[in-house]
Amino acid sequence: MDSKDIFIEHLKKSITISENDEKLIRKYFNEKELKKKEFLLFAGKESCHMQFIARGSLRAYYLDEVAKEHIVQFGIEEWWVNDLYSYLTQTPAKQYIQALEDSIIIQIHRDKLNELYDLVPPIERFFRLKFERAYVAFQNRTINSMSKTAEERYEEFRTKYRAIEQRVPQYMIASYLGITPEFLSAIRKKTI
Amino acid sequence: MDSKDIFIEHLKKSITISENDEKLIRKYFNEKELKKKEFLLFAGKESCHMQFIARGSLRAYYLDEVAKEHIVQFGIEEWWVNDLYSYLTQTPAKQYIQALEDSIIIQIHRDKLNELYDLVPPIERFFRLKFERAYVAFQNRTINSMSKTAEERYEEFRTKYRAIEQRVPQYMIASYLGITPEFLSAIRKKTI
DNA sequence: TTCCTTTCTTAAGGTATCTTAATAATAAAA
DNA sequence: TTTTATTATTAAGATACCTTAAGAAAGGAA
Repeated sequence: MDSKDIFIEHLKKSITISENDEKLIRKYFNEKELKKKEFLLFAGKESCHMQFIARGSLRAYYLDEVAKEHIVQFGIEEWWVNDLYSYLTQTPAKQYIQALEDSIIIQIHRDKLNELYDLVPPIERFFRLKFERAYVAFQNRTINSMSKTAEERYEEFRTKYRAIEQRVPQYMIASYLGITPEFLSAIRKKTI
Repeated sequence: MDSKDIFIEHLKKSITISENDEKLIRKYFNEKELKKKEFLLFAGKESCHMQFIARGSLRAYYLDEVAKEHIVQFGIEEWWVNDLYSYLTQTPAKQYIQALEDSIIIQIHRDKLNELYDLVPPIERFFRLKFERAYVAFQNRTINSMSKTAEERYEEFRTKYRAIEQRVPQYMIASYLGITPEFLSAIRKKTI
């Protein structure tokens, strides 16, 4: 299955698309390849695209005042990654988005997407649903992590994101969990 | 201005609505009054409505394993409040939503809203935009609070939600900030 | 293989925040 | 006003997690 097929299948899990609409959608979205370690977005540049991961994996992170990395999101196949704040407000991004492996992205420019919302209403529905669910998922994750200890969060991460855990170095997982690599190391020693 | 007018004005900040659509919208959304301390939603019951606060203020909270309250969200005029997870997945709510003052809510049942999405596309657009923004705002809040100390978060809360700060007891603010009332008290002693 | 870079671990001392328990202050009810 | 319920403060000891610094292990390059 080629990358755009993967994308269309992904859409069809949430919405119904006519043949004509499908053609339009295929025309409006573009494919982009990334080599491992290559950047999809740099902090300081404006994010102008919505981006879907058809193959591979990426991470989104920002640098704090002392230039330490904080990973905001990992993304694998069928996830969307973006610095949404930058995309929505048309301001410079605060996040870097980088490929962890060779990856293929399906993307669309904001202007094109806005056109498409008018041309193909199911696409607007798709994003309405996507953001509803993303909001809820993120809220659940946050509530969860606030009342849980780092050790519990790590265990949860391991079961929920096994696919990611095995593909990225440990210090990135620590960053994602909001703890230091030293402390994660201590946790692992205790539990394994 | 009556409560539905407030609601329509709120919608018009994000979308354009024809006169006909406005009539339909007014018909589909209902008004509901709440006395102080009255509940809009109970944990255990399914959340079936989208809810907009036209007047007053509310809080959403859940109880943890040891029955301690955790405030997830405060809401004042022109905010939406809900246990979205319950609403979207049609499962029992985990959150209670309670009026902090006498309040007026504009609400719509999920089934009616789904009808309306088809009848009035601008409404679907409104919610697409609303969730985009809510997601980004929530993500910003989370990232922010992860890298900040409780004292900094409290200062931020005070400037950002002055209206709320003056209307709710201090232990609720502590709960919202994810700290104990004792610790908030210590922070206040230091800074005031 | 050897060397260099990246990643992981260990350990000691420090800080933010929590828990518990008691008391004080304020608001609501009688 | 007096009583009761709610909310806020204080203080002591505990815990989760951090910082720093050094060394060990693993992976890639030469």
